[in-house]
Amino acid sequence: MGRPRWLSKEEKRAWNAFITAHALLFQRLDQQLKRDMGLSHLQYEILARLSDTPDRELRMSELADAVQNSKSGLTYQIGQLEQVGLVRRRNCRNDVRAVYACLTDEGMAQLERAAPGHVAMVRELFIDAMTPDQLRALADGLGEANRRMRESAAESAGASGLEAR
Amino acid sequence: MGRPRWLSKEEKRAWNAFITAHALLFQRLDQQLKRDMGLSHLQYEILARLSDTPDRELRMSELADAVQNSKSGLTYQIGQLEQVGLVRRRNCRNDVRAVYACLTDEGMAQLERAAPGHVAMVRELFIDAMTPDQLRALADGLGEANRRMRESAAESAGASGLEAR
DNA sequence: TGTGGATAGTTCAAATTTTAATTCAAGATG
DNA sequence: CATCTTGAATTAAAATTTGAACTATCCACA
Repeated sequence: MGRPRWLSKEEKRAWNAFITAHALLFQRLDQQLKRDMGLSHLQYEILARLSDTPDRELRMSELADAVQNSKSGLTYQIGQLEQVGLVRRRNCRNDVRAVYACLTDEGMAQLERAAPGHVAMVRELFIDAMTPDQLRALADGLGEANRRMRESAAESAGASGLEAR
Repeated sequence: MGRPRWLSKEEKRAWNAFITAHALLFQRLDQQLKRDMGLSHLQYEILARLSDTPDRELRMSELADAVQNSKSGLTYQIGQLEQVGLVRRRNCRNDVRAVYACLTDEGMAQLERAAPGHVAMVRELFIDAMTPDQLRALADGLGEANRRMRESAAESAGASGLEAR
């Protein structure tokens, strides 16, 4: 491992833009979802993931994985969503340990009310600010970064037997 | 306002890559900083911003702004950093209300120890996964998005007299 | 079989973040 | 000057997130 190279001007510009964009974007998106729908972005994501599924349900672990959240964090959020009737828990018949989180009709309805405004805002703030070329380059570049991170995570998990998150 | 347009496949791909990249990246970066240096990424950012300044100090508000954090959140974090001696508070002579957060020598030293590993990881996970073209496109595109968001935030603040955050 | 090691999910306490007041002082208004 | 509004920072309370136990299966295989 050689002497660490600092970031060049251009590299720093990209990294900064990335961090700032995320902060600014989620400041707005979170706030809008909360104000209009009483949902945090995480809750929205949970509902959205569930709705994308054939039976509108997922196991806790899968869901935690899908929304990139810790298991205990998900337990908490599902608890919240259950209290307000947007999600319901169901036990699995084959595996007593497993629990499914299921989107209720009410939850689906709420998601459908929330989605248009949310999507409009994503479009306005993110999509429309970039050219199609830039959008593609971003998807390709970050996609590759994601692939690498997933791969190296899988490796080290396999090597050490550790299971973080 | 017309019927809301859903995201196209390509748009969704970009948006997804963006969200996922941030989550994956910060999972790693946070963990590495915490493990190796006992710092959260926010704390690292605070130290870094302070170090970038001529006198290694900034007013609480400016700093909060710079690291995109709420004022009360910053109060908390500066409290933590102060306890471990990386930062020190100082009152302003002109304005009794104002407080400066100052990087201590110890803080600077800690930052200098932390930076190489952090930068190396940013490079490995983010920079090196993309081509220079992709990096430039990302910086340009997200830069434009940021410009717009800042502008529209400034507008609505001016118009309504509101001061969020 | 029955044991040891993964898995699934929850629980609890501690750390952090958020949100809504609160405290003081500066600046403007009249 | 008296008052009113704004600005800077903190405090207090509530909500959320983290991380380490803990409980209870499931599974492979000796």
